[in-house]
Amino acid sequence: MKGYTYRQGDQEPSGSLPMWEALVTGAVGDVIEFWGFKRNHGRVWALLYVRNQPMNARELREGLDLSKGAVSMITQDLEHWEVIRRVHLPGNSAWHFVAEVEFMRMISRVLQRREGTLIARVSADLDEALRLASESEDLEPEILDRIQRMRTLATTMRRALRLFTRTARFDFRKARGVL
Amino acid sequence: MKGYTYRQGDQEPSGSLPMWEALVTGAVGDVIEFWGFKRNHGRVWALLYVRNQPMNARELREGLDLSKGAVSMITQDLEHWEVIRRVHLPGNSAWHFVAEVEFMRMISRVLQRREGTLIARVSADLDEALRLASESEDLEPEILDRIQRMRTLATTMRRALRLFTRTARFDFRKARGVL
DNA sequence: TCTGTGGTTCAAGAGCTTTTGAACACCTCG
DNA sequence: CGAGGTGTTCAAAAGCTCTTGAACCACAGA
Repeated sequence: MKGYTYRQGDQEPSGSLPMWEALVTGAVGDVIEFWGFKRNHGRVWALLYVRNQPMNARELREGLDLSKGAVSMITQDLEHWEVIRRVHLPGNSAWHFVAEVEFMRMISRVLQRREGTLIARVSADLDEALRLASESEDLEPEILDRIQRMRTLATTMRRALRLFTRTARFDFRKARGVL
Repeated sequence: MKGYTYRQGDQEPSGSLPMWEALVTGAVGDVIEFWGFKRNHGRVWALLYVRNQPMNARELREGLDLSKGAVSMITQDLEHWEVIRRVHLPGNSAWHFVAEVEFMRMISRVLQRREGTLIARVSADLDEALRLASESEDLEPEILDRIQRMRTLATTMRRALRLFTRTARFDFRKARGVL
């Protein structure tokens, strides 16, 4: 009935995908996992992106060897991050998903939120430490310097991380234009 | 995906440290955990750094509430990454540790090694996928484009990440000079 | 030599995160 | 209405990473 029901004999790719799709989804899964997301977030997005046509939950489940529940939760996450969209195909009651092309949005968006709350807390703690330490007696001034040095490290991180996400997004957009 | 647990205001200091040292070590632990290291790597380095004097394994263990084995393994890691040094105090048989001030070295060094092997593998997989896909028939050219686009994403990541570590290191050095 | 201290290793266990799958809630069509 | 298909939820299971602590080695001092 549907395409892609075949299997390459000896190689055992994930689910029922042809080898090259398995390689693509696996590669993107590895990258996205490196950035602190779930591997399957990357795999689902990558399959939708490389297929370049709407897929429903069953197709995702069979292609990537996921459970019903996993597909539901992962697509919800991706939709929430706005890297996939849910569409309705005419004459078909099931939801279908399509990939947004702005992939770096997912990384930079979530990275910046995480980074924001982390740095706020770290800065507050270090300020408090500085306050408490300066009240205690017999303290080398060098030690206060060191706490302050770590304090600036936090803001440096924020700045550098922002630079990184901006650069990455810019480069991805540029790549799209070139290809 | 990693969870970033919000600490309650409670702030029970770890081990036997004064509050301000507990705050400092905890803060650095959080930052370092964000970067994919163990929280205790950051805590141990931070305590050595903020004390600004050699400490032996027992002091680290008591201060940070760690086991004998944990201190041994963590100090080995930190030594290997060259962010702490092992010294011998005269008239004392036990090893003592001191913190190197080049903290960003730890982050950038390990980050670059991890990133390097990851990107090499991802690039190879995507190249292979491209090769296999171009052999199959009835394939939209758009799909080959998309694989190539992901391929450039990998090299973009490498470049951006390198930029990030360089910037962060530079800024930390600058901060040291200022303070 | 024996004893105590310091340090390392690693199997077992603890603690977290992710995945599973059964139960349930909607639909739509006959 | 009931049957069949789709989608969601969440407690339980699986899977991973980190930590523990007992066993072990090495060495110094008595």
